[in-house]
Amino acid sequence: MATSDFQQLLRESALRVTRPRLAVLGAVHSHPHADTDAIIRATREELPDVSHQAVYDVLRALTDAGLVRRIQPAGSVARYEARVADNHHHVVCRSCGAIEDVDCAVGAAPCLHPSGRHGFVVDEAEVVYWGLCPDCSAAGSEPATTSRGRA
Amino acid sequence: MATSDFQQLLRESALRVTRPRLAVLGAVHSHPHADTDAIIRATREELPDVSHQAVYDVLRALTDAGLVRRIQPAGSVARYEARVADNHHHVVCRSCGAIEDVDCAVGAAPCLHPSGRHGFVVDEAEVVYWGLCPDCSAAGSEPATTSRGRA
DNA sequence: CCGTATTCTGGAACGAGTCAAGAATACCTG
DNA sequence: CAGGTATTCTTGACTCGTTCCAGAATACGG
Repeated sequence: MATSDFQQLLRESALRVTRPRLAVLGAVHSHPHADTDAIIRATREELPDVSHQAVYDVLRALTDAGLVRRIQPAGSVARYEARVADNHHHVVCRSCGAIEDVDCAVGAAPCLHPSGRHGFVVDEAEVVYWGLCPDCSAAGSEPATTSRGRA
Repeated sequence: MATSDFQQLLRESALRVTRPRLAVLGAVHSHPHADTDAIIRATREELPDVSHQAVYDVLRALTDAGLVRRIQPAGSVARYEARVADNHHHVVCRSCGAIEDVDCAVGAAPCLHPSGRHGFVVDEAEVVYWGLCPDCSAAGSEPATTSRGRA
């Protein structure tokens, strides 16, 4: 995706087009499921002097605008992805924290009938599959080198 | 549930029976979905001098033993509940953070066929429904008094 | 090109949770 | 029932992701 596309995305969401925003948007698009720190580093490859605060602000703005999605499996720091509004879910590795996309198992719309439960007005069903990624699974119960644990 | 029941639960899990553990177990049973701070306070009603560290340690031990379940919706601190091994899920209020139990929508076992995805060995499917609780829903978009937001 | 509202910089602050060392305690054994 | 030992609890410092703040820089409508 080109810079001009990102510019358009921003404008369509009534967001000002700034260099930090373009850089962060690019970073999120090229690093799916990256955590904030990784995004800061990726952003700085393009724009060496962005402050971490700017990245936090931008991620919040982009999330609020729906241009990126924030995901945060239990025990993990915040992560961001660019796939939005297509109702997919995630598998998370208990051992190394790796995340992969999983398309909705049951159908298009929210996978489970989410309405009228206990009087709650439900607008989204989020599914997280927990398990072991191929690497950690192959490594048996040996601690993975990338180990992060779950809690 | 009585103290003697908790004692037995601990012994069955090969955990030593200590006053802090009994107190924390009691607190979790009587305060479903409470966060750590609330559990510390509840525990101190029975055992005024427990350290927060002891509560953290105990909660970890109980979680590892499967006597309590740790839940942590995105943007929330860790919460604990005593209902375990019955495959239920949760509705979370985006406005005030309230959590309610929801029994599995599709059947007994993990709601969605969680196996062989991308080579991951999946052992659990966790579902979180996001929306507004009756109170916040009724209050329209006015900020709830208990407001916690989501991020 | 100017003015103004928004965004970014730099640095301090916050809070949930963890680490570490020593004191207390549960519980196995004889 | 006492002794020994491994586990657990206390105390207090500390980490790390994230947020708050005030002032400087900037985008962009007019």
